[in-house]
Amino acid sequence: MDIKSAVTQLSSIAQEARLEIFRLLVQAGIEGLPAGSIGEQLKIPPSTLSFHLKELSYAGLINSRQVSRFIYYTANYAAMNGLLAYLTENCCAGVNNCCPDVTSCNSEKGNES
Amino acid sequence: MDIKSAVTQLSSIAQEARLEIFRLLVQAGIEGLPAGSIGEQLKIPPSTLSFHLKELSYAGLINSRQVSRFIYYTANYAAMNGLLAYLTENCCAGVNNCCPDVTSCNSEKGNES
DNA sequence: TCTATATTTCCACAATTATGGAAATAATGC
DNA sequence: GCATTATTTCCATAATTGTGGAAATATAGA
Repeated sequence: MDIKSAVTQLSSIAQEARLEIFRLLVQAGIEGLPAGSIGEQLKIPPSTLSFHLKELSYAGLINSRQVSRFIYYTANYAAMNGLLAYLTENCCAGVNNCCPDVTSCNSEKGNES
Repeated sequence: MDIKSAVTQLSSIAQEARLEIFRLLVQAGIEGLPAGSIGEQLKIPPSTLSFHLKELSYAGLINSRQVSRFIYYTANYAAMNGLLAYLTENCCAGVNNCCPDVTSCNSEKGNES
């Protein structure tokens, strides 16, 4: 990953509404949530929501698929992993107390396809 | 960490000049670098640099100390660790392939005071 | 005190980002 | 085709962020 991609991805979650959307999608798992459901839960009007979803999609942190009239959005775990890896490698390089605690990971709950 | 702090910290590194500054300071280690040296290496004019350093300081990702006429800036490793931990816990929770590879950490090079 | 150097503050301006109503587009069932 | 529902696009406007010259501030040494 280059620095411009990192900045694009960071920018996409450096906004409260979008970080909330992303968190919600992570919690929702691989099935994801339709746009309307996200907007309803987070109280975000349709056009504003669409704007934020586009930002996250452009950055590659979420994906979407159409199911009937609904468009389901899902967190792109691999992209988030890549961003965290970039920050860990490039911004913590060799500094042993500048790395995240990953004990909450690798549980039995992993559910990416 | 709450979501607002996370957004503030993410915003502070979601900008190319600032991410470069932060990376440079991480590489510089605990001694850090004086503002002038950062500006010289990254070709950033003084007032612009000062603006960006203030943003990073406000977010808590860097610290500063005065040494004679120089102000040395240092990366706040603990803060970066906290941010990565937040993202790992809140945005990857329980998803085992959504976690960073930390094998580059915990080397013998750890040098925080 | 005068001068040199380091950094910040002030300020104006430019650029980008965020918001949400209204209209448009798209998909489904009758 | 028409009505219904889901989502996006368009648009105007507001708010925030980024830039850098010039002046101000701060520190140090002669």
